[in-house]
Amino acid sequence: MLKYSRQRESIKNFLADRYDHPTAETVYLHMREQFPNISLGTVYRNLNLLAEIGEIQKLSPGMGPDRFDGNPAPHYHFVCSHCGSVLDLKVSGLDHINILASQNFDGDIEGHITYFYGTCPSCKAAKHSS
Amino acid sequence: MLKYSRQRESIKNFLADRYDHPTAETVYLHMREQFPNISLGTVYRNLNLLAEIGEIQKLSPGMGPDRFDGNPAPHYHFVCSHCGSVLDLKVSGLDHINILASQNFDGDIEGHITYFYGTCPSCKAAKHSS
DNA sequence: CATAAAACTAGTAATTGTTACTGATATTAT
DNA sequence: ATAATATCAGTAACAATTACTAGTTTTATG
Repeated sequence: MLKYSRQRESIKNFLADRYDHPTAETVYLHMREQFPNISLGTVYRNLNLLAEIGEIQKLSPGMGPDRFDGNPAPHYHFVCSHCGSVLDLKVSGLDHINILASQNFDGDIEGHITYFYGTCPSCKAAKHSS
Repeated sequence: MLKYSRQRESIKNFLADRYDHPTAETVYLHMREQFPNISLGTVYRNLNLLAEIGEIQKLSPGMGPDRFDGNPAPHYHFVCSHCGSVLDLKVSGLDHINILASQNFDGDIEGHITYFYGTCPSCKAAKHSS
């Protein structure tokens, strides 16, 4: 059974206010302002738990550590190859690709995860001015 | 400058014959049959090097360790949520999603990585017979 | 309200996956 | 041949994450 905990509540609220998809370490550092004695293990445990029950999302962009998204609704992510930042992307009309992938495949496809890569707006600007 | 090495050659050949996207650990274990003294570090170094020069592909499916694909040509992958196995997928007509994602985005999108998730044929069969 | 069961915590140790360092060996240009 | 250097095996270090333990909160129930 799932019991209430301030730490978990606070982690969830923290993520709900952020749109930069912080790492567990970043969450930990910020949680310590409110809970000076909070443990990194507690942060990891609750992040994974919240992800399992679908209240947040866990991202594995392939480069660097996992990141967490306070928005549980399905959407896409962009990963900057230069600075590593992760941004939300509004892409619609991609649901059909599951069906597309199901052709010629004998198993069941239940979903997909897509990361887009490239240069983020900020790195693009920095590039031009150099 | 890139010099020849039997170890690297052998790792590349090993991957070319496999279609199960083995982990570095698996590659290491098999390499030891041919090179009993090969080091895990050597395996990692060459896998990363081969991936950098585009002769193999490195996969980060999000669950478990990284995997490696001897086929450098772009294609898609399926990850079984039950057994964790990674399979090649033949999906065509997905190039346009980069353009789709570029709408409403100020940066440059240069590519994407998509992993499809679900139940693999083997797990699907096992499920029905239980 | 009291209390007991169970989920939760902080703190720490252990594990896993990967990379870096070392001195020795293999490969290649001359 | 030989000199330069990429690679090697072996091992240590590292980063990210998970597991363990004893004690603390939370909540269901009397």
